[in-house]
Amino acid sequence: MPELPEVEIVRRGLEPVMLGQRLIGVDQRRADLRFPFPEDFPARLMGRTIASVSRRAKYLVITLCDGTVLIMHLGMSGRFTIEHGTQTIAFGDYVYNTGADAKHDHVVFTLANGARIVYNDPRRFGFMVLSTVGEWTAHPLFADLGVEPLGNELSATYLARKAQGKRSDLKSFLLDQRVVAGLGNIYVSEALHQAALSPRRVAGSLSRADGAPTLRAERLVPEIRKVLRAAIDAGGSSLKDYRQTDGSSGGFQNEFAVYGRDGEPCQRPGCTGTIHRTVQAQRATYACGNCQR
DNA sequence: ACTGTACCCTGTAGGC
DNA sequence: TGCCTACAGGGTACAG
Repeated sequence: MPELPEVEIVRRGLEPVMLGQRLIGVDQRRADLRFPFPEDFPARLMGRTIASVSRRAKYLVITLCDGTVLIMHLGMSGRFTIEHGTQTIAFGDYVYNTGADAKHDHVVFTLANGARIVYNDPRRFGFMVLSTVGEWTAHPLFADLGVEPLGNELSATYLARKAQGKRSDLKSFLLDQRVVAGLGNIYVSEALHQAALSPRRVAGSLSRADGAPTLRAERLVPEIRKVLRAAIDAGGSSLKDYRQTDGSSGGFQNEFAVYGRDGEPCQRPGCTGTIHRTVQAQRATYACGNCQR
């Protein structure tokens, strides 16, 4: 599920509950997810107080007051559920069971305020890693990451420089986390449609021979930002049998212009084309063959 | 160095 | 009802 907007929504859900709280319980229920858990994972977290809950790309980055950094990735199907008193709020993936699903509850964090934060992940493509305040940005997971798409570093000039000489297609280029960190399969399709660029266009066409950005690159950057901001404002996207639990999250899927709309007419004003689903690099791509060039 | 493919895992939807 | 296949928002490991 989670691309940058969804992870950001999860972060915003966890932060007010976790910030300043001491971890009084870490229940790790299996040896591995996508990767093995770190050695002595619970013991290295227990008793510490949470100093910050932040995000980098699709990673949640939780800093503890002793300098430990807990890095979490939700993979395809990870979600967090906060159980606090009688209230239960879920953040993240709702593709699968929306009810009790203890079978895939892999980690339970208990806070001093009594809240229980349950990590559930049926496909187990998520993972958790430990690092330190001084070292985590140099961790192999982060060392080669590209720029944050909502930060100042993303520019047409940056994209053009990264794209120069690249012969792969534009969609694969944008999915590459070393280029723009946090984009995923949905929002790449959406941004390319908004920018009227074909996902099959060669990535190098964002760059002129001298490495300067083309007009396509100039057009693409603001559309990437816009679609991500709009998704965050809408509380992220949720597919399939999503049900709202806190009344405020997860409606952007209703605003997709192309994703999941195979066979539907293009919504671009004046365009008479049809959205088609194709496959690139084993992933579904949705685009209008008429207005995206 | 690049580019493309196979693969990790479970659950769900749809065809028969 | 069951069986089978294809597909799902993630990233990595390898082969060429």
